Amino acid sequence: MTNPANGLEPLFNAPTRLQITAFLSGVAEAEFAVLRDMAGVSDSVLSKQLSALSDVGLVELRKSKLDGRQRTWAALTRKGRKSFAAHVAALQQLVQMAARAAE
Amino acid sequence: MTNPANGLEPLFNAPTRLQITAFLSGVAEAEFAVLRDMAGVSDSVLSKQLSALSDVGLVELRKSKLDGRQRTWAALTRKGRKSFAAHVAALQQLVQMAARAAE
DNA sequence: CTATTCACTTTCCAATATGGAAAGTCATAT
DNA sequence: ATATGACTTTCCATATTGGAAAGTGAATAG
Repeated sequence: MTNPANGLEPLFNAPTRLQITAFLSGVAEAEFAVLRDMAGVSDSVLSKQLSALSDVGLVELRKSKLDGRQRTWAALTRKGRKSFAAHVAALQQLVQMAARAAE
Repeated sequence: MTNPANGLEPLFNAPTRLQITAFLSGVAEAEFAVLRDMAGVSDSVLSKQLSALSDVGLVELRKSKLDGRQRTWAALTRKGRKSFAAHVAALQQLVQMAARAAE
């Protein structure tokens, strides 16, 4: 009921969120500004995408102070890591199914 | 000018077209009905997606007769195979970048 | 030889999605 | 008291995706 039977997580199809997630999967957590710059989007867009991921429990947002100013840090939750791994596996299956048939 | 700098082919982001393309990458060509059923979409949707891929030269459509009735066959062009390979490579890069950073 | 049927194509319409700009929030810093 | 910084929300405009329905052209059926 969650995924479209092919194992792909809908939220990970959009390139921006895929990039964000892939990046997060490689680190413990990342700063808002770092994510925004690596994804090449505006503040508002990143904010909305992170909220979307957070709303479904794939990402956890933590607010903390750095240099007296409030900063936001994002991290994949355990669920987020699992979901991303499943997504990647599904992608690989698609590709490998193809590669196998091509022999 | 073609791709969004990350190597991903925009047309391959949508799951439906990714599935169609992955499938086609594994075979010489496929029948319209086979693709429609494997992708789980309606005639109109498959027709439009194939046209979209064909419009930019990623897929070639061939009309031929089988049992007296006209059938449509789809095949990836050389450009389509290259583009798909690049897309897959870009996906793997995203994931591997992540995996490497996670060590 | 007109009527159907088959195999798509196109057109018509929602429903979403995506993105930036602008305005809004809420702590500091001045 | 005002201005900043760091996001958040709201407002829009555009684009995508998908199905239903109507349309097309070739090939039977009657």
